[in-house]
Amino acid sequence: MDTTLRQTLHRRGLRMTPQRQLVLDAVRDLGHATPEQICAQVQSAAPAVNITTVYRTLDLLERLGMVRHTHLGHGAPTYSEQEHTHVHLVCHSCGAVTEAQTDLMDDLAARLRRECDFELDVTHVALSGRCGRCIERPSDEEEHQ
Amino acid sequence: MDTTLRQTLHRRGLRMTPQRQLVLDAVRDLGHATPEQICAQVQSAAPAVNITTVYRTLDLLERLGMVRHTHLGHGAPTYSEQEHTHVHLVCHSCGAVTEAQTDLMDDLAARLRRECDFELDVTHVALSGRCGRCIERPSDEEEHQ
DNA sequence: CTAAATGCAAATAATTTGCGGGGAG
DNA sequence: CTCCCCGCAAATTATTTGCATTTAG
Repeated sequence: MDTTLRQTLHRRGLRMTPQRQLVLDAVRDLGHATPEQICAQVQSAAPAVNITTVYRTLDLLERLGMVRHTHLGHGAPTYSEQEHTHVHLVCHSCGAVTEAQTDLMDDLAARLRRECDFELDVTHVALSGRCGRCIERPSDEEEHQ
Repeated sequence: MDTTLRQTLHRRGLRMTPQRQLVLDAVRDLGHATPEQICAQVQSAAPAVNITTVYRTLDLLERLGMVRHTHLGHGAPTYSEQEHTHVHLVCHSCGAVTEAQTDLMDDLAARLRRECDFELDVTHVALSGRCGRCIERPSDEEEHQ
């Protein structure tokens, strides 16, 4: 199935295993998910796979450049395919994750490069705020003054 | 010293304590720091203060709107004064944290509001990338092929 | 006095590490 | 036969919770 994975591994003297394939599949299927969610998905196919292996494999796949993790704000990082390149918008009111085109950030990236001498990596950290639905809703959120 | 804190607490029927003052002072002194760093700072003045209290106090101060936490990327969140309002740029090569004016983000915020119906909160999550120094440096970073 | 705040210890949660066995090449 | 990889259990690290004691107001 995934010739790329097999080859990439082989090129580095590493082995192809069902676990590695399963973890990569799970990352792809789930879009972006935490190690635990990925583990659950993998275990639905192969219950014996240990979460330790999931952590190790995610780490490996990341070093191979096949997946990448993003910090959505709280708790655990989420993993997604490397190709999966867009900006994450996380609503810290309801937790919804939206995705936006990376070119939204082009101007900002250019300014950061020019004015702050900083090469922006658009995909690694999410933008935080409130989504449309939560703005509408009167939502007596945190600050009840 | 900090009349504001005392008053804010009093308005909600909460009490002023030395621990609370110490934690707030530490947050201010340290700029942005993890709960553990804050705890260390507090304990340098009052060794008996427990880290549990630091967590609880940070949580409280945040609900009071006096401090705010930011996810710099990995591990623990960092706390800083509410006023301390700027964008964090984190280099994921060397870990350096730079601060930039929030108005850098104004255009992006406007576009997000218009095009994605998303109200950006500029200060909650950091932008990730590489700082000038690390771009210069040939730096045989992660992928040593 | 009384409710709120603290310290301490124990419970959780998330992630990492050490180790012995099993299997691919 | 050798080294990679896996599962398992235990170690770490970060954070939260329960409870008895203390204390600000």
